[in-house]
Parts: sequence; structure tokens; C-alpha cells
Amino acid sequence: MKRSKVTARQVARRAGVSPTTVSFVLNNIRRDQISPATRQRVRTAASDLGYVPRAAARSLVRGRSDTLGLALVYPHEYIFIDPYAPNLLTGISEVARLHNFRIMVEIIHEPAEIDLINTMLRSGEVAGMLQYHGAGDDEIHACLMELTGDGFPLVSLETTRSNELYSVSIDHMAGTRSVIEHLIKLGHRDIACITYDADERHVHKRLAVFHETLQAAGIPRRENLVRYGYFEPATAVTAMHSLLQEQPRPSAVYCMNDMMAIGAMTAIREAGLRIPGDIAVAGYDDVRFARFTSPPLTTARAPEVELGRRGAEMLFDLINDRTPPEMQRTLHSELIVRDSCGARGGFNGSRP
Amino acid sequence: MKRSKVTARQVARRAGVSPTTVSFVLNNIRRDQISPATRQRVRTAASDLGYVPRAAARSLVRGRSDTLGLALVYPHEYIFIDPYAPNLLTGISEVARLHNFRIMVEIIHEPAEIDLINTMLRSGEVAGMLQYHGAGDDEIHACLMELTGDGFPLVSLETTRSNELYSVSIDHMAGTRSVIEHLIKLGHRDIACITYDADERHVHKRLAVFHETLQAAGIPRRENLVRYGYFEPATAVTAMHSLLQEQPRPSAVYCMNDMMAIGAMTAIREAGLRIPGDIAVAGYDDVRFARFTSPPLTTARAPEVELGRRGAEMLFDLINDRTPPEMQRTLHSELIVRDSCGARGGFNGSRP
DNA sequence: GTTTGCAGGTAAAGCGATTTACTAAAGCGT
DNA sequence: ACGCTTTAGTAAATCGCTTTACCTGCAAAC
Repeated sequence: MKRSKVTARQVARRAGVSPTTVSFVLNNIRRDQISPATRQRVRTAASDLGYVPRAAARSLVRGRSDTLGLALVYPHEYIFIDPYAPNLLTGISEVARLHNFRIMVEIIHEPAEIDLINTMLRSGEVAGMLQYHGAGDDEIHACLMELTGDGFPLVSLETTRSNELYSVSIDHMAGTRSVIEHLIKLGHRDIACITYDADERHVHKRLAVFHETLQAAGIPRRENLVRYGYFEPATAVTAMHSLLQEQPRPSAVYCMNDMMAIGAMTAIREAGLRIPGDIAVAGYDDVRFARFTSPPLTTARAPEVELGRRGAEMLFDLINDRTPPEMQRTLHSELIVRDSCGARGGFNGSRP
Repeated sequence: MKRSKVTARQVARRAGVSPTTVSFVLNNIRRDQISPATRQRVRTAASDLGYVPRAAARSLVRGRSDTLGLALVYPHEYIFIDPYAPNLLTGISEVARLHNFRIMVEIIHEPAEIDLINTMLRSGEVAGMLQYHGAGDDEIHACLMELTGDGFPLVSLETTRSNELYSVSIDHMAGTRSVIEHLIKLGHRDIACITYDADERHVHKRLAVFHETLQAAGIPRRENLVRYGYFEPATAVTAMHSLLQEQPRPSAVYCMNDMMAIGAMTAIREAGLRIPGDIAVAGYDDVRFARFTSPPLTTARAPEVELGRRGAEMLFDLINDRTPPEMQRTLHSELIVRDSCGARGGFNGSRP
């Protein structure tokens, strides 16, 4: 059990200098005050010994750690289902790497665990935090507000209360509008919607936009064409079966995420109906396999990687005491037209 | 910019005791040597001030951090595609929470970046590491061996060289056999395979098992029924189109992961053929949406969450200087029969 | 009445870096 | 030869906690 512990002192001894010099050389500081020969000696000694500075000692004396935190806040099962986390992480990781920062990930299952965010920041484990989801919850929101007020760098991703916190969000409202307008343009009037209960990813506002967009096109509001699911496709199977009972039967359905869209497609197929011949299906997010459903899914692409990237950039502004260009940043979704709404003409629907 | 810095000394002053006592009380050490009244005073003072011990100071003096590392080693685009990372993270997180540990995640894109693992361990940023993929690479493997030799706690997940490192892996070979035997039982003899190039998740051995299983059933080997893709469904679309040109045309295809299976299904549909009527499709992994493909995908479920859990448990054994029950642990996949191979009788295949 | 024991603490020495303030020696102009 | 600047470093303080070894005062024991 060696677990070698090479310290700066040992490197210094081997190079015949003081620990001070070792620190100067390895941190490239005071470069002009150390002779090239000495620098080379130190470098050689360090690499011979396989010296790596103890992170704890460094961050203790510097008063800051080189780590940022990512808190994924949601109910327990969600993490299994969520196809966004890897995308988010990719974007964050990309930016963190540029700053030589590490990423600490915590999954928060229930409001009580929110204290982790508090602890991570106040313990100095992380220099700042990104928080995804959950800021709609009062308890969580209060905690985040307090931390921000105390000057801790904190950026919320996709919060529904963006005006009080630093945040980056995707404009799912505009995205929703573009999908609904697409359906209207294709001639649909009986458009159903499968949304979800928890106010995540702005679904409450998106539902309002759904109704508004129909209204703007002169289509009467039909409350009975709204159902609730979650990120689990099975919830949408149930919802869709129920929607198929409504009279007149909807000719299109908009699902607030792609996971539910594939659930809806399954239900429609089970009912012996064709997509998009009998019913058009639109999703939201453009997850990886959306191109490969049968038929390929029309959806709106939510820029999750970019969300992570922008969030991390804003966080680094805060960490480095720079004022971010704006307190809230908004990204945009892009309508991706495939075959599930029949827009591409040639396609005729699938038979179970 | 407050960034409040409450130290143990301040808590001590407020409670009228020494920092020593504060440490004893808050760490629940020497409980019998501190009077209940004092303990209460310290606790109150700490919570009044919102005291959180500085993690760096603690880990410096203790000589160990309460963080474990997860290195996701793979080429750049992979992370976008991989549906496993969240599952893995869920399992690891669950165990880490029990030990009051944090998780640091690093994405490693190329062999050169492997030095990160080295740095994270030797800098003491993490008390131990889990490494996913990539141990097949010589350079990476050498690095991991050296670290293990130096006594650093290190567990590889899904390594293809498991006999030299602490590791937890899934027996994809047995999983593969169960899928192929299922196809054979259904009467298939012209069975194609879409595998991948990189030796990840044991695909080389799995391809050998594929051939062996056919041979054991007396089916002659047909090299021309093997194609290569990756985790991206589009690669399997191409592969499948090409397989459809072979004579006699394969009556079934086994894809080494579900992402490729949906790609293959798309290609088959595009060719105007029915699944499973004309061609049976089997996948591997049982990702979230496998139940919801059209038709629902027959596959083998790889226990990714459990992989994370077991890996973390083994890692904690090493961190706490306990010898793990075994140096290599193996988990098993489970055959999940749905409709895409026609096993469930009633189903008749899908028409594009 | 001294000793012993114990309850209930505290002082001080680290942990291993960074960083500020200082210095020894060499160079240089006059 | 003298002072002044520059070069090339170093000593020591510090970050905030943990932990070992020690201390003090009081009660019980002999």
C-alpha cells in the first residue's frame, strides 16, 4: 500500500532549491526571476518523482477550489429516464476543461437533500454551482436565493423563476409555438396535447402557449384534449389511449417530450391507426433516436449541449468576479420536420 | 460579495470553547468527554452562524478526500450517444451517498487525457476512481496498472482485460448466447450480426460467441453476414442496407446494442420489409425506449445501474483497505423477449 | 491530607501547498 | 572601492481544520 506521497519539499531537495522555487517554477510565476537552468532542474526533479501537488493544500491556501458543481434536482426515477444529463454534462465538461476545472455531480432526489448545494458551496468543495431543474420548488428556490445573495456563484439551468437568479434557459414557449403552428399549417384543427404535471421545463407556460396558438388561429379551445404524463413513455401510452376515445377524435397530438411521443405512437399503433395518416404525432427535444422512430418523429430540437456550455460560461464569469453579459440567457429550439406529421408528402403512415 | 467565511474558531468563540471542542462535537468524537450542555452550545453556535467546515482543510489534515472519481473514457462523440452514463451514475451515486462521498466526473476523449486519472488520484482530489471503458487501450491500461500497483483504489468497469485490474463487468458473452439461442429456437438459420469496431463492451469476444453458438447448432459460418457500426443508429442503417443485399437474405439480425437495432429496423422498413415477418431484429442492452419501438424490441437487459453500484462498493472496499470479496465481479444480462423476433405469436410484423 | 482518577476540556503541532517580504551575491557605473 | 540595481533566489507566515498530548480542578479513596 504505497500510495506514494511526493511533496514539494522532496522535489525541492532533489533539485537543490527551496519549496518556494518549486512552486514558482511549476506555476509559471515569477518566470524572470528563476534561471532557465534552475527551472529545468526543478521540472526534471518533479517529473522524476512523479510529483502532483496536493489539491487540498492548494485550495486551502488559495481559498478557492478548482471544481464546479452540477446539481441534478429531480425525483428519484427521473434520472433513469432523462436523456438530457449526458448532453448537459458534455457542454459543461467542454467549458470546464478550458478553465482546468473539475466537475462534481450530485443527484438530488428530494427537497430535503437540497442542503447539499448549500454544503458544497459553503465548504468550498466547489467554486460555483450549476443547478438543473427544481428551482420551482419554494424551499429550493429560497436556498438558491440566499446563496446568490451571499455572493456564491450559482447558475440555474431551466429554472421557471428565472428573473431572480442567474440562469440559462431554453425558450420552450417559442419552440412549442413553432410545433403547433406547423400542425395548424398542415390543416389540423383537433390537436391534442400530452404534457406533464410537475412544472419542469416550463410545461405550464408551454401549455398556455399551446392554447394561445390555437386560439390565434381561430380554433376553439377543447380542454378535453389535454392529458398528463411524464418522462416515461408508458405514461403517454395510457394518455393516448384515453385521448383516442374523445369525439371528434384528435387528428394530431403534441407531446411535450420525445419520450412521451414514442409512447403515444405505440398507443396509436396498438389502436390500429396509422401515423400520420390517421393521427399526426409531434414531439419535443429531438433526442437521439427521434430520427429512427417509425415514422421518423417531427419534433423541436432543444439545444441541451449548448445549455450546459452557456451555463458553465456564465458560471465562470461569476466565479471570476466578472458580471455576466446578462442575468438571464435564453436559447432557442429549432423545429425539425420529419415524417410523423405527414409534412413530407411521400410518406403514408405506418400500419401496426 | 460576502461569500461568508465562518471558521471553527468563530464557532468556538461564540460557544465559549476552543476549536478543539468544536471539532470533537461536530465530528461526534470523544463524545463522553464533552458535557451535553457544551455539546448543545457548540451545535447551536454552529447552526446560528451557518458553519460548514472547509473541505480542503479537512482533507489536507486527514490525508484523504471524501470524493470518488468516475472517468468516462471514450471518443468524443460517444458521450452524446451513450445511454448508459446516467444509469451508471445512478448506481454509483446511490452507494456514494451512503458513505457521504461526492462524485467527480471526467470525460476522457483521447488517450493523452488519461493523465487526468493519474492526476486526480495522486493530487488527492479523489480517494479512488472508477473507470469506464478504454482499458483495452495499451497506454491507458499501463497507466491503470501502475496506479493499482502504487496502491491507489481503482476499479475498472467493463474492461476487456479484467484479470489484471479490480473490475466489475457484465457477462455480455452469456447475454449474446441467450439472444442467439433464442433466434435459433425460433427457427432462424441465416442470422446476421451488426457489431462494432472498437473493442468496447467485449464485442470482440461477443462476436466469437455469436459464431460459436451458431456452430454449436450446426449452422455453417457465413462471414458475409457480419457488419460493423457503432453507437449511432445511422451506422446500422447503412450496415443493414448492405446486409439486405446478401443471398440468401438473412432472416434475422442481432445488433450489439439497441441504438443500432433501431437503425437496423429503420433500414428494414425503408426496404419495404416487415419485422419480424420478413426479418427478425434483436438488440442488446434494453435501453429505456426498447419497449416502445415498432414492434417492441427483443433484447437482453444489461444491468447498468447495478454495474455502477457494485463498482462503487468494490471501490469503497479498496478505499477502506478492505480486500474485496473477489478481484473481478461479473453481472449478468437477462433475455427480454418482446415482438421484434416474432416470439409472441400474435404479432405479425410492421409495414412501413 | 495527600494521592489518584476522572470528567471536561485546551494548546499546539501538523497537513502541504502558496505568497509576501526579504536577502545574498553579482554586475555596473563612476 | 563604493553604492546602487538587478538577479536569483529563500524564510516564514498562512490557509482552517484534526488530533495528540497535555492540563486543570474536583471528588473519591486511602
